[in-house]
Amino acid sequence: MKIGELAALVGVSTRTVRHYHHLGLLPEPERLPNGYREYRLRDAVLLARVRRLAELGLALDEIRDVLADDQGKELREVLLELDADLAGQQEAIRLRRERLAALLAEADLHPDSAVSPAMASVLRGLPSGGSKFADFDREMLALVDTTADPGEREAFAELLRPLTTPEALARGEAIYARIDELAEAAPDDPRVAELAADIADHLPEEMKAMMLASVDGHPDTFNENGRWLSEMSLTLSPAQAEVFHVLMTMLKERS
Amino acid sequence: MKIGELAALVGVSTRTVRHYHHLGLLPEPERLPNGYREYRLRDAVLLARVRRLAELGLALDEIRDVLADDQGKELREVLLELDADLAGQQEAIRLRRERLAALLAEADLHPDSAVSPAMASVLRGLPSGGSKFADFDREMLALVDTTADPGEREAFAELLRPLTTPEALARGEAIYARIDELAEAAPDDPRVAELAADIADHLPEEMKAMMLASVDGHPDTFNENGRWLSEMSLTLSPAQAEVFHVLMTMLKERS
DNA sequence: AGAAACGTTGACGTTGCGTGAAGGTCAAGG
DNA sequence: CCTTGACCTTCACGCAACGTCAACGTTTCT
Repeated sequence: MKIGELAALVGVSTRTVRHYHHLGLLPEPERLPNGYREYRLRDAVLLARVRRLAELGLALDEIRDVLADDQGKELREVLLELDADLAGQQEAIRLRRERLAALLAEADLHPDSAVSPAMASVLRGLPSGGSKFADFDREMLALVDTTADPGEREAFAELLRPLTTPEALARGEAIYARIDELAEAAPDDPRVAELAADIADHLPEEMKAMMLASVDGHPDTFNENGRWLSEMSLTLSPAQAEVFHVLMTMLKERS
Repeated sequence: MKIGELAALVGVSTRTVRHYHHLGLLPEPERLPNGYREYRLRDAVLLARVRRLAELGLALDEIRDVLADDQGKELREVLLELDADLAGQQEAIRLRRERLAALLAEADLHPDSAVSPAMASVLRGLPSGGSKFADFDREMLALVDTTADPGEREAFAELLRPLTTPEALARGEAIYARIDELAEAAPDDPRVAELAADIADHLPEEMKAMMLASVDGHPDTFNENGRWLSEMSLTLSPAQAEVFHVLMTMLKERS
């Protein structure tokens, strides 16, 4: 029979059959005088076997290996491996659907915000407007919120909650102002260490612990000198970045 | 920050970042005098949002559409659609694993055969050797066995079981011999109709029903004239193919 | 100063075919 | 005889989401 007939018989396209020839999955049959491929029933059986394996999800070159190894042990190995792979995929899809459901629920409650509702509520209680550094800080928090797992996000926002009390807000505004003042200062300005110490004194304990943990957990976000990545973002001046360097060093020493 | 820093911060490759620029998922930032891209924290936030959607399985151009539509209704639609798609995938994988398990169990019992155990057992009881047509018939049965669903295969083999009794075997050998004799005959040879009638008389009822059903169910395997695909396979002579044409016509008339 | 490690753009490789393009072959019908 | 339409042939691009050179300039460390 000709290629179209073979293809219709097994239920694939002629392109697929030729593709399998090209990959060596199916032997090239004899040719008729006009150059057409001339298939026998054996070829249909072979092609059907290839299709069965392919529909199970085996890659075509795996199928070639299996068929070349002339049925026996190799097939079992590959099938078991494939099954494990599929099990993994099932898990991955389950996880994705879970996250998707969470994201959908969240979108229902809060359809127009880029951050989680919890973080949005915290941001409303933090200083804003006027201070350049306040804007920077809000962006940082938004970034962490966006990259965190859905489960982590709420806990993280709650950690920041103490900073939203009226007194903390006032202190926060003062500190932001002092950071802004350092925009043009040199890294060894005496106000740097002073400010770092004041911040360290007023941070809730849980936040200090979290900041230290994040340094250990994600070394990528800090360079070798322990300098905060914000230094890289060109948003902060060297003196401002130095405040955080000193602050982190203090926290490490006290812990 | 520079592209490598941004990439490390969000946890992707620099190639990915540039790819997103190319697709318009992430705006191109300002350039430094040396041509390097200069990123701000906003870009990290944006990139992280893109990644979250991508990890959920959204296609990149869908993400672009969603982000362009400036969060609102569109997002929900796409997410719901995606969820439905994932549910479908879960089902598909579950099915594949089921078939795989069946195939593995089968391979355990019968590790070196190309056909199912049931069909192998039937083939052992059918005529073989000597007759060209016997070989052809065995190949046809193997083909059907290979292409059928695992559930169908056993039932199909059982349908053939009556042909494996010693008496049926003897009749079968005689019939094969008479078909072989027609190799050089003309399609209107009187032996054709005679042989078809004999076959029709001796076939079990269930097999006749099945043959008729397969004609209805898979019209592709027959051409417009109702001629058996074997005519196409070049294995049979015109007279031999005619036997089956007449046989099928008889079966249709009697039903 | 030279090497290592970045950055730039450009382009090909991957998977499993779909889908032409450009042309040859074959059976049927006017 | 010529056309039409349905086959066949090989060649080769297209898809998704990047990975991976290539060829070259820049920055940074030693």
